[in-house]
Amino acid sequence: MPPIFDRIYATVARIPSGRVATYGDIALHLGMPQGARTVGWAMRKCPHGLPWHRVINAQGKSSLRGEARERQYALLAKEGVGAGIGGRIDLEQYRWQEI
DNA sequence: TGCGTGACTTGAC
DNA sequence: CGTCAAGCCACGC
Repeated sequence: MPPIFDRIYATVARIPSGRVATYGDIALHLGMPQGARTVGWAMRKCPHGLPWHRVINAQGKSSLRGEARERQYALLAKEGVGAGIGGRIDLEQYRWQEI
């Protein structure tokens, strides 16, 4: 059984282009309904090659600050994921369903 | 072994 | 719809 970190990274790596997942979704998928913070904590490391930009919070917004935040929205926009008013992404439309 | 910390979440006001 | 507070998890020191 690999560390929780690896399982989180493996799940993030499976998120298809043009789709997004929330920290809570990933945590739930790994069997930790209340482990959203752990997912965020793990994402701090952000291993190279991981689609980190496809992970957002339950509010449909980026949890990053400063330039990293803008960078995330830019990458998502390039994949067709548009942010609405207030930089909010429509989870109903872009949420990764096959998780 | 114990405590602080963070890219969270949800329910009240 | 914005802000606040409390709950929850794993890791590092």
